[in-house]
Formats: sequence, structure tokens, C-alpha cells
Amino acid sequence: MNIFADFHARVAAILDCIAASGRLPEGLDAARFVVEPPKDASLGDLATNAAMVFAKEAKAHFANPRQLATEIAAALAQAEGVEQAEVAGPGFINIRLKKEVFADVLRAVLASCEDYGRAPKGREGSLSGKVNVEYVSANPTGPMHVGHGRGAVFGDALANLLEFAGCEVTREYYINDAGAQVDALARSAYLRYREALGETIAIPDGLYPGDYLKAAGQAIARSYGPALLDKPESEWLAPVRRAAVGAMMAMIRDDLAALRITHEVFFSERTLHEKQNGVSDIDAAIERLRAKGLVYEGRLPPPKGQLPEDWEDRQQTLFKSTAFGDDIDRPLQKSDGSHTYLAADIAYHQTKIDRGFTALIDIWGADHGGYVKRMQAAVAALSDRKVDLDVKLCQMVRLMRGGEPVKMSKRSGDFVTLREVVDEVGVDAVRFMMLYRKNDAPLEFDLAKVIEQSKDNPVFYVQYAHARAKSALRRALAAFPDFDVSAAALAGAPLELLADEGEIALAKSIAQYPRLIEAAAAAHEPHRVAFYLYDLASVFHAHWNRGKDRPQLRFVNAGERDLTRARVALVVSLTCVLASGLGVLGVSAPDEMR
RNA sequence: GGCCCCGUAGCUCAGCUGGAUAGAGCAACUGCCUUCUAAGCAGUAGGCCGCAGGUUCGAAUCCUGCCGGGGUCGCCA
Repeated sequence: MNIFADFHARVAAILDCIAASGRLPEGLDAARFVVEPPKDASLGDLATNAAMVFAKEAKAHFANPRQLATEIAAALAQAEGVEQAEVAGPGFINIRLKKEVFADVLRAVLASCEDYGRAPKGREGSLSGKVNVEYVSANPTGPMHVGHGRGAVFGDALANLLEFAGCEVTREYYINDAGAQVDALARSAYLRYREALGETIAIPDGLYPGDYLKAAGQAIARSYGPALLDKPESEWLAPVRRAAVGAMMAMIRDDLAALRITHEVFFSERTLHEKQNGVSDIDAAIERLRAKGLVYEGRLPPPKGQLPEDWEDRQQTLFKSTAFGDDIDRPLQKSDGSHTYLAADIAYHQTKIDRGFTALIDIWGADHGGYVKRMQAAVAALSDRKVDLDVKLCQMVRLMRGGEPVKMSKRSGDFVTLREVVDEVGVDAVRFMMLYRKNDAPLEFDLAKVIEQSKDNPVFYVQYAHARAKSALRRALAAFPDFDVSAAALAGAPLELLADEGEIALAKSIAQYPRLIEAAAAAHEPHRVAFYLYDLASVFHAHWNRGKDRPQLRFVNAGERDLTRARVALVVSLTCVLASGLGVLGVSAPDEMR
């Protein structure tokens, strides 16, 4: 039950009615107006700007927006559940709902509990269809660091959110297992392999010196023995690379699992380069673009600003990305004839289109921002503008401890890994804090503050609200052992007894959840869920605190059986929404936190 | 220099795709509580929304130009 959506439909119907009487044009686009909470809760429960939005169309029969608003308000005032509808300001309509409406909302919550707010199946519109969310996609050359973690958590929460909002979501990881960097990884692993067989080694610049490759070297030694020692690189490179990438991916999957993240698809870049009947997926994708007249041989002007040392003007194969909004056409081949990263990425996104996704979302680090336009151009070109690619850029994470920056020494490959952070502060803190910030804003992550059990720590504040609500439930059972506190049974509680303003405020906040989910999903902004949960927790804590001075407001009142049942129904509704929202974020909802 | 992101209270940040008197948390100030409902509570103060134009009934939000910060700039991924 989404009261905002309900009233949006009612207002639309009223507008249709007026249109039928000839005083408004037919077929007005209902998507143009909104039904939202009023700016100030004292104004009412719902507000709509419909009269102002259609002021122009109404001009012939209504002198100003207020006149149209007056007519709409008059109709709304007759509607079921409406206490009052009045016109305010330039033409807002504020609606005050009867208390029963909120009782209905709570009954709806109790009926579905953690599925409250979940999109109905098979709905139409932008929040439906097959969506591909590609995230993490860290190079398989070492453990993940904290920055990777942010993209990982963001992508995962966004995928959850879209799923909850009605999309069919595939979570995907693109393994960059094809380029010079994995060759360097293989060479590093080869040295570790020799080391494992007793040699003393030195790791030259340009290779990966981290200890984490020792295990990979030992594993290779176990499978191959000394067999690779005398071989030329051309013979050992491929098997060592396969083993090293495999080991790195196993480590990365472990790190991700520690963050409660799993992908349905791991897509290997290397497979795009492999030829079948002499043609690779990359060749095929380029040919498809060429067939559309979007690939040509030409020269690029040198980049403005400082010229790279080794700049040479040469003819090359270019993708005409400027035809789709890019600033300059982009090369598809390197000087050695191999394909650029973009070429592979084009082929990769072609596979996503071929697999039937109607919306693509990529999560990247902010340092790849310059790459967005060409990729969107590529997807537009490949899909004839039918498939939308949204690229979400995640800004940097600055690790702090008690207000002081944590040194991130990259010397000898020794840096703070994501795993170390997760092990230190826990998954919940990492996930929540990384989502308690817009993705494109830099994030300060303080290892000391996120485990603080105080009001100042949002993770604790929200989880504690859930634990506190559960505690109220336990108290209720202690006072009334015969209570059936299943959600289904509580839906039959005398909810009309809920009359205190704190209780109503809580019900109102709960009523916002479905709308919040839709908006957050449509905007691809999971952080809104985190902020909503914080607000909801705060309404609950405030009401709870009032019970300290005024015991009659407490959820459990031994002498008031019916009232307690109603309040238990409210508190259970709250746990449903808190658990649901935390679930979307991938954060646990603990029953107690002692 | 081109492109992208950011600029909102002293600090850290929201602001629901153009709505009403711009919000929260720290910090500051003022009270209250010394509990057993669980890690304090209630309140006050604090703002040319970087600057200047433009679009319209209406702009923190959209457009243009500046200023400041960050990122990026054929072969890395």
C-alpha cells in the first residue's frame, strides 16, 4: 500500500473528470505532477502540485492555479479517508488524512512485513525488465583495497534495490584478465614459483611484489614441479597466468564474500579476444559498428596540454563516438595491432545487449570518469540507442582512525586491504557507512567512529532502533505471555487506539517507505535508503524517549491489554520496515546489541 | 587548454529529478536526567545555497559565463 501512489491516481482521476467536462484538455500527462509529503508536517499528510503544473493548460477556464486547486481540493475532500483538503500558497493542495488510513497502512505492512514496499510483479515502466549491474571489476592482480570496496558495496546495494523495486537484475563482474597487467602478474607469480622451489629471487620494478603471490607460486610449484623452470616464457606464461588469475580471483571472491557480495556472472575479458573460426567477439563487434558506418581509418589531433613523450601521429582504426556525443573519436587498436581496452569493452557491452538486457549500469571508480562518454556512445551505437547505459562513479575513500588519516603505503605492495578493514570493524559498519553518502561524493571512513556504540554513529543508531523495537516486543510477551505476535495476528489488533502524535508520526514515516524505494531505485541512489532509515530510526527513538517521562506512552502497558496490542503491532511494523531497508543495504538487523 | 564531478550552517553532509519559511548530525550555547524502556533527553543559535546573468507563476535544483577544489586527457585497465 502506497498512499502517495493511491492519491496520485485519485488526483489524476479528478483531472480526467474536469477534462471530461471540457474545462481541461484531454490526455494530460499525469507523470508531470507529484503527490509528496508536505514541506512541513503541520500542513497535513500529503501535498500535490497538480494545479500549478497544469496552470497553463487550465488558463482558458481557470483564472489562476488556485482556482483549479480549489476545484480539485473540493473533490478530494469528498474522497475516502480524507479529513481535509485545502489550498495553500500559489496552488498547493494539502491533504489531511483520517487516522484510519494509517491504521490501514500498518495493516498492509503487517500483511507483507519485509515485502512491504516491494514492487508488484510484472509492473510496467522504467522499474521493470532485465537490468545488468556490473560492479567491482577490479583487476585480478592483487587483493581489493578500500576504494574497490565502495564500488562493490554500492553496486550490490543498487542491485538489491532495483530487484526490490521490480527489476530482473543480473550482478556481473568483468574480469580484466587480458592485458599487460595480467602478464606482469604472471611474471611475478613465476618468480614466486621459482622461490617456492628454493631459489632466491628479486622482484623488479613493474611487477607485483606483494606477499600475496607467494601462495600462488607455491600452488604452481605443487602442480608443475620443476617442469616450468627451464622453459622459455612463451611456454610458461599462459599456464602461469591462468593459475595466477585463478588464485587472485579466488582471493577476490573471498574478499567479496566477506562483504556479503556474490555475483551471478563473472565475465572474462580474455574470452572476447579468443578467435573462433578466425574471428573474435571483438572483431565481430567492430565489424558490426563498421557496418553502421561508425568505424574508419584516420588520424587524431594530438591531445591539448602537455604532449605525451612518445606521441606519434599515425593513422589508426577509430570509432566514430562523436556521432553519439563524445568529444573525439576513439582508437580501437594499439600501435602493435592489438585491440585497445575500449575495443574489448565494446565487445563486452555488445554481449550484454545480445543477452537481452534493456538497461545497463556500470559502477566505476571516479578516475575513469573520462571514459563514460565513449562507453555510452558505444552502447548507443551498438543498440541503435535502444539500450540505456548509466555509469555510476564512486569517489575515493579516505581511511581515517580517530580523525587522523591512515597511512596508505604502497611500498613493497603493502597497503591496507579491504579485508583488513572488514575484519577490523565488521561488514555492517563498512556497508552502511559506504552507503551513507552519495556515490559521487568523497567519503571519509573513520575506523574508530564506525564501531562506536553511540548516537553519533549512524550504523549503530539504525541497528539499535531495530534491536530496541525487538526488545519492546520481548517485554510485551513477558507482560502478556498469551499474545500472538505474528504479523498476521497483529493485523487484527485495535490499531485505531494509536492516537499519540509520536505513534502517528511513526506510522507516517513507515507509510513513506514504498515511495522512497521507488524514487531511490529510479534515481539509482541507494544512499537514500540509508538516510531514510536514519530518519525512521530517529522518529522511533524520539517517541521512545518520551516514554521515559511519561510511562503511559510506553509500548508495553501492563494494565492496558488492547492498547499494548495496538502498540506492539506498530512496533512490529517498524521492525518489518527497518529489516527490509537494512536488507536492501545488505546490513544485518540485530535483535539485540548488548 | 578540452572534458567530467564537486562547491549548501564553523565541521561532515542530506535536500525526494523545478515547489511553500533550505534540513539533519557533530561542535557551540541553555536547561533537564543520574535512570533501569538500552549507550542520555529537550531546546536555542547559526545560511547573499561559490559569483553573475538567463529560462518561468516559482531555481540550491535547469541553461550560459566566470571563480575555487578534485579527477582525467591516443597504446594502462
